[in-house]
Amino acid sequence: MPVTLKDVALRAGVSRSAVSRAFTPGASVSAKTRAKVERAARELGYAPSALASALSTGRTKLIGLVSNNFHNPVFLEVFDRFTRGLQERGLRPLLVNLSDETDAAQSVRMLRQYSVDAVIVASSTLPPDFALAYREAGLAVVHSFGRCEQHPVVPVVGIDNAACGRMAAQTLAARGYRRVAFLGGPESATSTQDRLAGFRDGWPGAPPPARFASAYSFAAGRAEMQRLLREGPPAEAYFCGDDVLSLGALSALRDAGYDVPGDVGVIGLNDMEMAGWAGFDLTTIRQPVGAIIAASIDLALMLAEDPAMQPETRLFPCTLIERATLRPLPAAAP
Amino acid sequence: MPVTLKDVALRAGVSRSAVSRAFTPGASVSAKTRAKVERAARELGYAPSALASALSTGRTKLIGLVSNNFHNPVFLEVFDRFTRGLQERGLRPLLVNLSDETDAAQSVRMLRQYSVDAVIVASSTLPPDFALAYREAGLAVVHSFGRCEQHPVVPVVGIDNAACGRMAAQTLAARGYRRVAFLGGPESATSTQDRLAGFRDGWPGAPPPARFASAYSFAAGRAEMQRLLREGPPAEAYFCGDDVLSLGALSALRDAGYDVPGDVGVIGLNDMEMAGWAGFDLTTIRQPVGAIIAASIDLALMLAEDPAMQPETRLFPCTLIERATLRPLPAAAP
DNA sequence: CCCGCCCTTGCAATCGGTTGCAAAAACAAC
DNA sequence: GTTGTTTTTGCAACCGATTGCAAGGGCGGG
Repeated sequence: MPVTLKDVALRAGVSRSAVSRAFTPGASVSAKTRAKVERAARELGYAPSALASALSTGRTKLIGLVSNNFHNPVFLEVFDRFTRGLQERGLRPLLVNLSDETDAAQSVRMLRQYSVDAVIVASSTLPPDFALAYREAGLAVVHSFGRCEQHPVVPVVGIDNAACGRMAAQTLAARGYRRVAFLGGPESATSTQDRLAGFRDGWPGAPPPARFASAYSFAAGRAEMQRLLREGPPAEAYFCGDDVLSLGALSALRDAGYDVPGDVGVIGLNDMEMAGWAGFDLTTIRQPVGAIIAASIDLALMLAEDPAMQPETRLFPCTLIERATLRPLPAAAP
Repeated sequence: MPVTLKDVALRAGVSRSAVSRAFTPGASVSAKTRAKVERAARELGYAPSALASALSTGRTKLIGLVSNNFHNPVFLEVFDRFTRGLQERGLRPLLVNLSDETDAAQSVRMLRQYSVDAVIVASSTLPPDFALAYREAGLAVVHSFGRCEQHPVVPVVGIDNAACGRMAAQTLAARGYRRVAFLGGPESATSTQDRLAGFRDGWPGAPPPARFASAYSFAAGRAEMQRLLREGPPAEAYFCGDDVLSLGALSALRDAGYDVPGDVGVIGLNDMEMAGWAGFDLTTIRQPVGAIIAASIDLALMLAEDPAMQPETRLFPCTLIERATLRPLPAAAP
């Protein structure tokens, strides 16, 4: 039933090699042969088997896209961009959902079985060691949204989380907030740790207190804020480690009768689409998701090309997006 | 560098066939040989190449997951469940993003190139013809969230959209609403058409008016509701063709000073996670996403097994989820 | 101890392409 | 027309597995 190279060769009256070459850009084929082959292929509806070709060339054009974050809406945007970016380059994403198990071994085995050209780990909650496991298994791997270290063990693309923390601190300080606090994602996530460290570092006064939600999700943000409110009055303003967390916190605050930004200020991080929805109007720090993903794909391909490549870190600057959950800047003194 | 079957055979001191058989459940191997092979494989860190095996067996365990809906948050849940469901069965999702182009030909070619075992089209906006294109190309295809017809051209799994429309109509009528309207997604989407038809069918009075947002998205729902409000006062209640649309409409209504459910009622469809978030509390009709996805996978596998299978439709019942965007039922008359 | 049967095993062909190599063809220059 | 050079082309081996077939080995029964 399926049409193979042999069928095309037979019909075009040429050898199998000729057909193969006609489909290989840059191979040595005369215009005449190519025309014959293309015609035969069209008539037969031939599509070369990527599997068979991968077997000899060693390249599958398959990219493993690994994530554990299927509850943060920002990841829908992330998947959208990854899949489109890969498709534009003629690559195919093989999606791996790590939600059930954080054990790398299983996914390593399966990605090796399919001999993916490269793996992209898209997660801000997985430790650097995780991506390392892929590397040690001989896979070309890039960690997107990971922790950016001086001497990374695998290439990392993302933002300078500490710098974002400082930006949040300065933003709050400039608006005259005094008693501020941090509400982060899981304490074990490197992104949480770095954002907090930067926040404390950039804050002019005593280190602000910190609380941690159990996950990067609405429910977790809401629950943690509720717990916090039960223990006492809220701070004047919160830096939340993530937008969806901010929204959860926001809902808890408003339910408890606090006006935002009248009584309490909130600043998030990500600028996911939803943050701009009317009704939320979340002031936040934008993470340039598109640029991060484009760079991740580029790095992954470079690494696939040259496995000995020195791991490098690519950082992208974040920008403040002012909306309506912080009080405005005081008018400049005359 | 990569370990192959030959290496294992050499090390275990057996033939390549023996190794292959040791990894094939049900093949004829003695316990002794199997032990030798397993030991050698373990020591070498051998993982059989799925590609090579696919070449001879004709099965790749790759499933094409095709969607064009990367802006409706409910699809993050959908992807989560699909990937997990497939992984549990030892299958791998090859994700295809159709956002750029609605032309099936391109994606058909690429899915054939990778000889996926089956394709699942997950979309409520693509026409039945779309999945048909896959089928005609000889691919085993199932349409998830598609239109459920009496004699489907490809297997379809989803809900009875017309029944949902009727349920919405009855729900609104029971609460004493009189002037109601429909706010749907793209008019061309079959889901929109069927929901509207059912809504009108189930409505006791004159057919309610209908409006259509340009997409299943927050922005589109909000824009359409704003346009509607500019033209005159709102209806007493709206049946929105989708939750995210409802949220957009809700935000437009509240911005315009209307209280929900005080002034206007809203009922959605899907019951995505976000619908339950505090602050939204959307009354909606729940679509059993988990069951639909499980059935889709089952059907896809059956079809892959037996390509001649008669296409069938699997419908799942929806249930009303009462939250806070409709006025309560009137107390029963004594 | 011999025979027959069944379970194991290895050989070799196959899946659908790719590619190095050498022969053949095309072309240019003389 | 001959010679030399550059393309084009086909042959055949190979990528890493699977599998039908026939030979080999183990085992029970006589």
